This record gives sequence, structure tokens and C-alpha cells, in this order.
Amino acid sequence: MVTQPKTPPAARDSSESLEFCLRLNRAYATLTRRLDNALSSLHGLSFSDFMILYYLDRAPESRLRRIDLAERLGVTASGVTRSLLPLEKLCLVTRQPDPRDARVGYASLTESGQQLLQYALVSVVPIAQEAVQMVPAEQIGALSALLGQLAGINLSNN
Amino acid sequence: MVTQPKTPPAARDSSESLEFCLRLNRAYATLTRRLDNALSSLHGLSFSDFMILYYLDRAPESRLRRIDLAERLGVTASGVTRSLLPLEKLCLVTRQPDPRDARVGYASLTESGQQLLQYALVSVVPIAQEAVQMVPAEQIGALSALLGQLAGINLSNN
DNA sequence: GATATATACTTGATATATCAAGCAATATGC
DNA sequence: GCATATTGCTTGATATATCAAGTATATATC
Repeated sequence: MVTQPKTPPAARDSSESLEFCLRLNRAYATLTRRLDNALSSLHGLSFSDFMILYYLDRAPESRLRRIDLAERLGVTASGVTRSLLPLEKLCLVTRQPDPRDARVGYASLTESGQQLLQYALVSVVPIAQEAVQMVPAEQIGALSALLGQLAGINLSNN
Repeated sequence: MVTQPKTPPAARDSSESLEFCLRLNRAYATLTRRLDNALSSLHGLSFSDFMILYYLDRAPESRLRRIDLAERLGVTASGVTRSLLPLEKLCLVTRQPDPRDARVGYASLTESGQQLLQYALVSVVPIAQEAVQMVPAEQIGALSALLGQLAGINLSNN
């Protein structure tokens, strides 16, 4: 039986956890807005667009199955379909079939997509650095890893 | 003139910062989706709705100017107007004028809003804790502080 | 004390994401 | 080898957020 009638042992943790979620939310909103603004004045890219180009660029052969792209971005397959449409229209990304599995479609970064990414990086990096600069440098990695874990928590139980 | 043609000194930091932003994005998406799902099956609340009730509950007299609510949520004034509409319709929040300044409208948590918040907390807290549990406990505070700072970075220079 | 500027909102048009449903193609079970 | 998932993806309807523009009040300037 619990013996403390006033403050149950989990009380402090629960508000700490909640506070964390609230701040994560606000940090996300703030950062994304700043990045969106900076990029849209460059070439009409959103930060979401930028992330797509960036993930593709890092992938082997500069391409990714649409479903894998969705997973990295943290959106649904539907979201990827819709996000890729304008990028394909601009010829920044092209669609490629998989010879072994006719269901999958690859999103592949084009030359011009790669080039635009380089330009976009010039706008994005300073903002990303400014946002992170207040972190003690050696903690960035740990914090980053932490967010990665958070994003990777098991989704199957819901 | 820059003298290192291959790896400029900022290169490592820049990809680290970028990586951080990418993970922040994904962590946000993952966590929000989980919270949204849990809450919507409860009473049709989104996590955004929950945050509104929560911020109001914590504020003095359980009320906040709409603009201040926007700032806490990290959204625009427009977003607050639209988010409050259904909550006002459900009588979870009411609008109150300011006797000194006719421009401002307060969003005030009602009794039933307070009650629903208590129920919602039961759904939200376990998810928030599960998400945070993988953080080494003593680091939660640091990370939380960091996200808070990140969210608070000067917005005027954009 | 009239004019100009800033603040606190609201609203119309638009972008972006979701969910649910559907369609093919592949993999699995019998 | 045939029925039954499961996977990868797209599409229609809908929710939610933005921006730009507009309204009304308050504050500052002269």
C-alpha cells in the first residue's frame, strides 16, 4: 500500500514528462517556422521539402522507397505521395520502379535536386546551428541520440 | 580568404546541427501522433486541444489572453482563434473580455473543461512517461531546458 | 487633441497532413 | 495452385495551420 497520501511517487515525474512534451512541441513549432521562412524565400521550398531532398541525398544511390522516406520523415505514406508531387513536377525528384517488386516506387534525387539541396543547405545550416549553439557542444550528440530514441519508440502498441 | 579547400572547420558541427533538427522533427511527429490517437478515442480531443486546457489550467485564474496562449503553443493568433472555436462550442473554454483593454479576449477554462482535463491527463501522462522513460532521468531536466531555450530563441531576426 | 503606429484579434484563401477506403502486387497457408 | 493476408502506394473527404488582409482598440507623437 502507498503510504504517502499527498504526493504519490510518480507525481513529480509525470509533470516533468508532460513539461517535456510541451517543450518539444513548442521547440518544433518555433524551429520549423524559422526554417520554413528562410527556405521559402530561397526557392519556394518548405523545410519538409528540404528534408526529403536531404534524406534522399544521404541514401545509397540517392534514392529511397517512398515508404522508407515516410518512416524517416515521421509521416504517413499518403503524406509522402502528396509531398513528392510538386518536387517531381519541378524535376527535383523522379520516380523509379523496382524491377523485383512492382509495388514499390523509389523516389530518386535528380541532378538539379542535388544542386538545389546544396543551395538550400546554405540557408538551413546557419539556422540549425543557431538553434543548437546554446547546447554545450559535447551534449548535442547525446541529446540528438535521445530524440532519435524517442522517435523510434515502438509504434505497434497503438 | 578561406585556406582549407576540403573540410572547413564548421563542417562537422553543421551536420550535427542538421541531424538534431531532423530528429527533433521526427520525435515531434511520433510523439504527437501517439498522443493524438490516445486522446481522440477518449473524448475527441487532439493533443493540441489538451495543451490548451493544460496551459489554461496552470495559468493564474485559469485563464490566458489568446495571444499569450498562442505564444505558449508556438502557433499564430489565427491558429488560436480557430482552435478555441470548437472548445468554446463544447463549453470547455469561455471567452472573457478585459475591462481595461477592449482588444483583448481571455480564454478561460470552465469547470467542465477542468474536469475533462483531469480525465485526459490519465491518458496523456502514461504516454508522456513512456516516451521519456528512456532518458537517463537526470538528463530529462537538461533536455527539457534545452528545448525550452530552443523554443525561446529570438524570433525578431526573421 | 488629431494623426500615426502598434496591438489583439478575426476571416478568406490556401497549403499540408491525416484517415479511411481502395487497388495492385507479393507473400503465406493449406 | 488457390484463397487469404500483407505490403506499397494513391485518392477523396476532412481537419488544421498558415499567410495576408481587415477591423477595432490603444498608445505614442507632435
